[in-house]
Amino acid sequence: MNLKELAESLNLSPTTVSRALNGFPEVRAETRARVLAAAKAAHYAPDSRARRLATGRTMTIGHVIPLTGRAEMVNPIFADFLVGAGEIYGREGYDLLLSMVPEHETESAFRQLAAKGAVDGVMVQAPQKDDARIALLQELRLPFLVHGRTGDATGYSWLDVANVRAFRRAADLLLDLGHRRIALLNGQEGFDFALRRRRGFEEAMAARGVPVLPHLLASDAMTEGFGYLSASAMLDGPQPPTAFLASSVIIAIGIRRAAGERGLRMGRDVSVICHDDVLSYLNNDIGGPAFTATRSSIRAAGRRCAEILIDLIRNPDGPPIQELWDVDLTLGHSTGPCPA
Amino acid sequence: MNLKELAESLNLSPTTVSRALNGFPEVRAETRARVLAAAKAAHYAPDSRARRLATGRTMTIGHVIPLTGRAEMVNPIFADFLVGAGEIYGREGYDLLLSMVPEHETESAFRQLAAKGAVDGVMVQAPQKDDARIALLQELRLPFLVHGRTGDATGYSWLDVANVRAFRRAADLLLDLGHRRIALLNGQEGFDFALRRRRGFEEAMAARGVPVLPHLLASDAMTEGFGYLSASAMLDGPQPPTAFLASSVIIAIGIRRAAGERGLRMGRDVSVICHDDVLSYLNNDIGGPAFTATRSSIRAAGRRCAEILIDLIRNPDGPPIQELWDVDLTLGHSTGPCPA
DNA sequence: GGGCAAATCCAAAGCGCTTTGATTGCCGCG
DNA sequence: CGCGGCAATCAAAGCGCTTTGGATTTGCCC
Repeated sequence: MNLKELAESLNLSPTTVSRALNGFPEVRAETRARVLAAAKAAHYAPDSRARRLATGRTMTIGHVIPLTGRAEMVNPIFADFLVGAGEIYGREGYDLLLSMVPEHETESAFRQLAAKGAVDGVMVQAPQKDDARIALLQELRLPFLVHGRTGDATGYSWLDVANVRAFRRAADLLLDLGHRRIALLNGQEGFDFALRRRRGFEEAMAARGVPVLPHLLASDAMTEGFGYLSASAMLDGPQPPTAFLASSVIIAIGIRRAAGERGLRMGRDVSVICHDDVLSYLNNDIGGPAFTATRSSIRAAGRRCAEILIDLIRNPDGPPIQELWDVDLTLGHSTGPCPA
Repeated sequence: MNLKELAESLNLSPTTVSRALNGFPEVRAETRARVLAAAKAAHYAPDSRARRLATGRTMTIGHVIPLTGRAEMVNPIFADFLVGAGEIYGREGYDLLLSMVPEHETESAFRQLAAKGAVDGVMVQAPQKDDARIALLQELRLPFLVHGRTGDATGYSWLDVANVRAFRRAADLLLDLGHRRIALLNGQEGFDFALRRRRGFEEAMAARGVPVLPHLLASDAMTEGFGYLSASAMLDGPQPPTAFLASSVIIAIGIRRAAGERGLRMGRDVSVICHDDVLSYLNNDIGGPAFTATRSSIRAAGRRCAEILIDLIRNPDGPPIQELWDVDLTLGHSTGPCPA
């Protein structure tokens, strides 16, 4: 069933039927009702291919996920973000086009999307230091929103959480509890968010004149295995940490495993604070907040990012939209005073 | 830059340029080379909207993710699956259209996709008992592949892992180790895979004449919190289990937390076997296989599912393709003989 | 009852590509 | 020299929708 057939069955022109369906005012209410009823009965939906060609719009938003050799890194984060964004897209009538490309092909992937006219806008996640995607997208004149930020953070739209402040507060708490040998298990420091978290940590330590010990710094893809291996090595080495600051709940779970194997109780023998993205399947609140955590829902961020991006698409000549979210610090069972 | 302009700049007709770009034989090699060079230089890519309308194909595959009230459940699984499938889609020139819809709107979502001509085929995940989607998609004549299976599993294409056998073997191992009070922490039993896993467990128990204890059965979304709460309650209750069988590593992590809090060592005081989807960020092999596990990579499944679905799209009149994957059982540190 | 504006509806022209069905040029052969 | 046949190219017709620019009808006022 296409528009023409539907129109014929109603003894109307395609023009009128189209206008009726799309809510234009110059069609009689009674006619519109007839059209809508017939369309519904026939399960009619305008062919998206034709509509896109005619309007120039695609009602589609692209997410380009770079697959690194160890693609893994993105996973735990991007899924929840995607769900959040997807909720809004669906509500607003947008489709989500997901593109997984080898990392070195991201540039050409964006170029293709733009040249093919496949999307109305794109979401950029996990920006790196001086991320090349931003300049590229500006050149391509494709509306985009960055989740996170980088460089001087001006001239484009972004939404970010206050990573520096969050990690400074977390470190402060550990210092207040008397900890001095504090380990940082960070995400890959090629990413802007990880750099900022490290900065927050270092600022807090410097403010108290507590040295940052190089052997207690680690940075890698945020997996459980990374948390386990790093924590194990540190706990077994000389000058073991009495506290950990971790960039993800997943890392913290690895730390918990390492501690558990060594008979160390969390919150008593060793303290842990992590950043909690409020991943739905790792709810930190069940059984009381297991980890003391800086907390900011990645899913909520996905929702808000989608809203902003859609605004940018609808209003392409507006000024950049920038939002900085503060981060909660929740006390859990994983922190306690530094053991003597 | 569009096809017409490109053709003019080359003093060729759009027809010839189109054929040159699309690899048709009736164009001189030299001409083709000229065309390709010019297209590359101009970053030309055919407008996907126009191409879709002209060809009728969309080169897009749809994944419809139902958002349950507690949407969470899908997350940990679907992300890795998506990455696997996405790799293949990209390689084969397909786009991935992701639709998150409230659960009760899945039917209309599929209808829309079909009516709008938005996709060439769809992937169906996590089928439920007598899943309505299968009949619907057959009615809509939309090529589809089911990851998992349901009903009599005939008449449509699917790829599944041998869930019954996997859980029977896992339970057998626990029984061989002398365990009798074995708990099953399963996924939601509305899903076919969970039903099969339960069946495997029950078959193994029945074969040895060991009773399945109702208070040691639990079933819910596969979150860490579910594992923690169920395990905690069971361990604190009368007739506590000496072993757990869990449907997911994530559940097992919750069990580990519960055991750890009670001073129980895994593999000594309490045994755990889980199903490991080989989630990239929860690699079970790091630091030696932490959990004894039935193992089957969900990402590899995603890859293979994508390949099969693309086959189905290219060859719509072929017979159904069905693949049953066997599951490895890996010994880890989490199992040991039943304590006296 | 004529005239004008508003209310409805419609014919036809794109959107940028693919594809069908010529057309042109060139060669070899009788 | 003319014609069949092949290689290479092209003109034009869609694909199914939206949208521009009328055309027609209706309603109202004087």
